[in-house]
This record gives sequence, structure tokens and C-alpha cells, in this order.
Amino acid sequence: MAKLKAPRGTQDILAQDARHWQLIESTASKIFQAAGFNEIRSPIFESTELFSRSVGEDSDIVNKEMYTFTDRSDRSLTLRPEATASIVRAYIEHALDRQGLPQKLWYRGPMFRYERPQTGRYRQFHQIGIEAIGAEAGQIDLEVIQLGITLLEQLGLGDLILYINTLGNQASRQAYTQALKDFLGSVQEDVCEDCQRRYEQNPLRALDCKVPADQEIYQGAPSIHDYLDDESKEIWQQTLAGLEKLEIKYKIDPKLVRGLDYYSHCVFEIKSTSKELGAQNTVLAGGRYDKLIEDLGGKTTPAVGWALGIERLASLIPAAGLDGGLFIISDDALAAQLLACKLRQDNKQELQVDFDYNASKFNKQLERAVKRGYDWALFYMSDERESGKYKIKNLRKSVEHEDLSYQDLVKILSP
RNA sequence: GCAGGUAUGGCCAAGUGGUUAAGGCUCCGGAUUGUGGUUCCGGCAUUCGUGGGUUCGAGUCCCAUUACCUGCCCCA
Repeated sequence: MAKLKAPRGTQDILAQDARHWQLIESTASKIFQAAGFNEIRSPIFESTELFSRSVGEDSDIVNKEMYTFTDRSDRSLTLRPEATASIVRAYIEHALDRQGLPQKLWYRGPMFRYERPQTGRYRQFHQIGIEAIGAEAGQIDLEVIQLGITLLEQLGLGDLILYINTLGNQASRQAYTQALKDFLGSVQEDVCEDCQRRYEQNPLRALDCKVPADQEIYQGAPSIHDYLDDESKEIWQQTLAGLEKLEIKYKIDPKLVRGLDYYSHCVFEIKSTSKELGAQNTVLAGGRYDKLIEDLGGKTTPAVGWALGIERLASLIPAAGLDGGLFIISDDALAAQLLACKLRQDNKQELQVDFDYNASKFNKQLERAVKRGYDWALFYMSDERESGKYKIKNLRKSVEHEDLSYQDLVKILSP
């Protein structure tokens, strides 16, 4: 009989990793709340149409990466490959604009893409993201980027680089796309097959091509920065000036474009230089999507946001030590259990209290307490049980307290 | 979807056609010390991802398949 395994591209998040996830999620939620962002939870599956309209009929995500299925009533549904479309759908559906603009929202949860798994790439992966809907270009972009940076910094991550670029407003982007297409058309013969395809499907992406020979050719490609109109230029300069003021380091990458169709103005990615992530080194990415809301049937509304990959982030967080706790050493597991329960009831600080369920040898229990990183060992052998006095030892500082009453014990444990 | 690599216990691994598949870590049990990671003893793979084949004989060779890894497409 074949062994049961988690499906391809999925994984179990076990204790150590789960701690990292908790840290990421709790840090994010605090930072977002402080910035006035509210959490929004949307369904994990949506009508397939939502994604074909938002992400783009021609995109790879829609064409070959969606988990699409038909339910018992013949509805075509899709496990969400990303969340922005859902958030915008909810925004329109519930007329959130009536609650005042901008709507500042954040989300977290699983996303699904049928891709070839690799390091930092899974079929079920998890994102945390923020969306600010209803703020004009330049009004909130800086805040949005700053929140991303702050989150990563608070998580203690180094080796990160912010890459930023602008695509300009619709007019600028269109003018540029045309110029780029003309250019790409003139070099069609010389570039790789992928780029020949991109000429039709997604000309902006050609600039990102990994083939060295192509990169050489694209040295001569027109730059978006020569096609920005005055408005776009001003907004762009403003954003950069803000980054300077906040002392956020960045690199302008004129070749940075986002894969999804609906972006305009500023786009950005934060990449890690760590080896952990291999080729999937983008930790956080986002940009402005002023056209998406109307594409999905809402009023024309500007918006900006980003998403980060929790798996990628978690793999960068340094291993954390255990955080204290008390281990009861006893030759009577039942007595130890009763004491543990009582301490948990009375301990408002939520100090971790545990014991050895097997009532192993004294030394073994002590060894376990030390190995597992507990701060305190409580000796609860027959002597102590009979006397009703408690004896604990701080395993980190080698300090002992003897002859403690239960009240004293609780007091010491909750400083 | 394309190209390449790898697969031996919970983890790290030795092993390159010949009897019972090293070793280390972890885990479990025991002995010794009633107070720090000690030392000693014992236990933990009828089996080498899975399925076929070659052979007197396969973890070792061949084929297929699956999973993982690396890169491409794309992307967090």
C-alpha cells in the first residue's frame, strides 16, 4: 500500500516553522493596525471569471496555473491564485467606498497555483498583503511601501533590497508600450523564442529576459522614463523624495515591471540576497493598479498594494530559541499533572507549564527540562509533596528557591 | 509545459553485483549519581522512493513511475 503523502507542492508546517509563521502574522497584524489597516477575509475560492477578468485572460496564471473545478451545480470555480481580485470584488460588492476613502485593508491566507514546485515555490502557498483602495497616485504609495519595509525590519531580516520603478499613468504606459513594441519588432529576428512570444503577449516583460544576448540587445531599448508625462513624472519624483526623507534605501530598476496587466505608476519588489531562496528571491512585491476596479465593474478608483510570501519570509527568519516556561520534575505523573493544571489556572502570565508524562528517572527529567529550554525546574518529588513546600530552580541562572508556599510560587513565576 | 540532478530508518549518512545493510544524532528503556547537557548498557530498516526487468545473486546494472532539488516559462 502506497504511503500517504501531502499532495505535491503542499507542505505541513511543523512546530518550529509554525512559530515563525505566528511571529510573522502577529507582527504584521500589529503594524497594519497601527497604520489604520483593517483585516479582510475573503473566500478561498471564487468564480473563475473573477480571475480571468482581473489577472488577465492571456496571463500564465489564468492559462496554466489555476486550480479550476466545476461544482455540483456546474459553476466554474477557482481556488484563488492571488487575493487582490477578491479584495476588489468584495470592495465593489459591499460598496465599501460608502464607508469613506481610502479603504485600507490587509489580508492573509493560502493561495493556489498549479506550478512546478521549487525552493520557495509551492502549489499552496501563503501570502500576507495590503491594499489601499481609493487613494490617488502619490497619496499613499509611500505609506504602503514603508509598511512593507517596516514589517521586514521588525522581523529582523537583513540582506534585503528594495527595487522600484514607475510605469506612469495610463497614457504614459500606453505610449511607452507602443514605443517598446516598435523596438522589439525591429529586433525580432535576434531575440529568443520567449521574447518573440512576449512581443505579442506582454512586451514589458521582455526587458526582464534572462538570456544574456537578449539583455545586450535591450540596452538599446527605449526607457519608460523617457515617456512619462508631466503628471507621472511629478508623482514619481514625489515618491522618491519621500523614500529619501524616510531614509529608506532603494534601487531604481527601469526594467522592473509586474507580471499582471493592471499595474500603473509605481511598482516595487523587495528581494533577498540570501541563498535560502534560490531563484525565488522576491519576498514582497506590489504596485499601483488604478485600472483594476473599473475592469471588475466598479467606479474608476485608484489603488495600490503589495503581497509577501510567508513561506519565503519564514525561511529567512533566524531560528528562535524557546521562550522560558516551567518543567515539573516528579516521580508521580498524576500529581505532576494536577499541579500543572492548577498552575495554569492561576497563572495569568500564560507561562508555559509542562511535566514528564512518563515520570522518568530524576536525572532524565532534569536533562529534558534543560534540553527543551525551560527557564524553571520545579522539584515535586515525594518529600516536597508531603511537606507541601515547593522548591524551584532557575535553570538559566542557577538560582534556587526552597520552602515556598503555593502563593510564593505563583508570585515568583509571574514577575 | 521544457531541461538537468538526486532518492538508504525521525534526521545526517557509509555502501559502486556476492553471506546477517557501517557509523553518528535524535528518540525509547535500563544502570549509576537526588540537582545541569555526564558515563555505561540495551532497543529502534526482513530492507535501500515505487513497480517491473537483467543476473546463480541487486541498495548497487537497465526500464518505467513518483517525489524532491536546480534552472527556464511565470511568479510571492
